[in-house]
Amino acid sequence: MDIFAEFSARIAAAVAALFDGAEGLDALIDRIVVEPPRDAGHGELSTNAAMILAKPLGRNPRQIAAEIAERLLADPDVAEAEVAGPGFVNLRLVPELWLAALRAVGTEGADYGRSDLGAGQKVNVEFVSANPTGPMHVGHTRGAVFGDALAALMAFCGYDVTREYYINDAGGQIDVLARSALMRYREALGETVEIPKGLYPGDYLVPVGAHLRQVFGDTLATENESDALERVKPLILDAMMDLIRKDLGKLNIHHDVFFSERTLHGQGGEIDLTLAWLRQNDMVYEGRLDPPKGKTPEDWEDREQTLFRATDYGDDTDRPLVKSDGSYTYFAADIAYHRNKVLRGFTHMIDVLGADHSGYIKRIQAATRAVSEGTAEVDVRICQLVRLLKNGEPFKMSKRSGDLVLLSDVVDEVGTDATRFMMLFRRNDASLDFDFAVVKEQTRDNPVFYVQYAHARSCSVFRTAAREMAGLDLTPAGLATAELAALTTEADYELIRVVAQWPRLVATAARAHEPHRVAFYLYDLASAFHAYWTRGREESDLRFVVPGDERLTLARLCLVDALRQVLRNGLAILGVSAPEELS
RNA sequence: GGCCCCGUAGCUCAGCUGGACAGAGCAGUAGCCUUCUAAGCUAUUGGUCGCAGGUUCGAGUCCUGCCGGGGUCGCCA
Repeated sequence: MDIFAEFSARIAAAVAALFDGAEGLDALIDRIVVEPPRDAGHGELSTNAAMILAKPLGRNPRQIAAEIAERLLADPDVAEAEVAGPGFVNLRLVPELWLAALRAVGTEGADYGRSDLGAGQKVNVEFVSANPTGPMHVGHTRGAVFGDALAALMAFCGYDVTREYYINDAGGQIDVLARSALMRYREALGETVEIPKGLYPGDYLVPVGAHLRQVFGDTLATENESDALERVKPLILDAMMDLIRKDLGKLNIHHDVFFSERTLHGQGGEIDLTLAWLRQNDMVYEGRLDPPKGKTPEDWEDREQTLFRATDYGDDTDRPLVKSDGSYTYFAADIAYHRNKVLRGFTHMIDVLGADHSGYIKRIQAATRAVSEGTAEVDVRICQLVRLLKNGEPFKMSKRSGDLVLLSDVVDEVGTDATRFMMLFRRNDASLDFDFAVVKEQTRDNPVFYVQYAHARSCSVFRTAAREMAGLDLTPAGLATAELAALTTEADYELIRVVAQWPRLVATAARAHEPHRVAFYLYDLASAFHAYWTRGREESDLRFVVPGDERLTLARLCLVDALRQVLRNGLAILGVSAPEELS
């Protein structure tokens, strides 16, 4: 049950009835917002309907507001409706309605907050897509967590979500990887080797070398290099993807589809087909490109090349599809890849990329528009950099792989929950400080702990109730019999109202593709609960467990249970556990 | 030089697809443990929302131009 959605509909109906026949009324109604006011003095729900209507109707907003308020007052669920400020209508609802919302949390359980916002539409969330040249490092972590949480958020809101990983296994760095692995192979044969500069020195390739020896014996050593490379590549790529999947597994991230870029290449492959299609639709031409303004690359060579008409679809310049050596650019493959997604039926796509790819956004959006003939859109979410700190000082960890801090090092150090939550406790488009010291603290400074503690504490209340009031039936069936009317204090209602905002909040977060909103909401919810809890220390009538008053206790436990349920549902979206007690 | 992101309290950041006097944590100050986990809570100090214009009944939020920080700029992926 979503009180805000419910009243959004009732207000829309009231407005439609009052101003029936007004020009463009439906569009105006779409712009009406029903929200919880920032200031509690402004009621429990607030709407700007009158201000939206004032100008088009050519009328005084406060007058319109008065008419809307009057009509809403006729609704038996509305206790108060008053006009305020420039023309807001502020509502208070009858307590029964809030209690009904509270009751609904108990019955909806893990589904509380779920919606059909997405109406089952297919959404493809492409994230991580790290080059398969070694284990994942911290730079990949944020995008990985963000993409996974966003996918969960969309799924919760009724989208049919596919989590997808685009394996960049076709570029030159794969040759470098394969040559690096062959060095380890020779090492496994007993040779003493020194990894030349420019190859990957990481010792994660040592077991790959040993594996190659197992599979191929010493036959690769005598073969010419390019033949050997082609033979070993599939094995090496499998090994790298296993590494990556293992790293992702540490964060509880599992993709539905791993899409190999290699499969797009080759004669008659999808890139060829896509290019042919683009040509057929006059989206490609042979032409020259101006060098970037103000900064001409030293090796700039003015040449005629194959260009995609990206400017026709919102990009700043047309984009090359073929390199000077005749092979396809990365972008050409990516067009084919996004066309592939369109052909698979995705009209909504989300690409999660690192900060260094922000210049790529317009290009990929242009390509998607072109290739889908305007029927599909891609939203590109950029994750900014993560700065690793310890006690506020820049921090470098022991490194097993070049200069990079590994994802697995971070997770081993602070745990999956802390890693995930911290990565989400920040807008994705702003850079993020990740302080190892703070994340391991069990204090209010650490939001991960703070929210998990609220959940543990809510469970603790139930343990206490079971101990002190053995006669109470604390099962869901027992809680369902509670007389919620026993809840009468403002403190109770403050908590109920926060819990009741969850469906609206989660829908808003999904629409905006912003999972961090869930994290911040959970922090606020935890804060409201901790505040209530502590008040009970001083005011015994504000305790959750009130020995001698079973009626009140059971009602309060419903409230705690609802709050606990929202914490669970929210944490589940973030992929963070909800422990019953803290060690 | 072009494009993208950021600029909100001393510090770290929210601000719900423009709304009512701009919020939280930390730091500072003053308090709260015989009582459901004080691993917490309460009160309080503190802001020209980078600057200047514009659109609007209404701008931290949208537009334009500057200033400052970061990223990126055919043949890397």
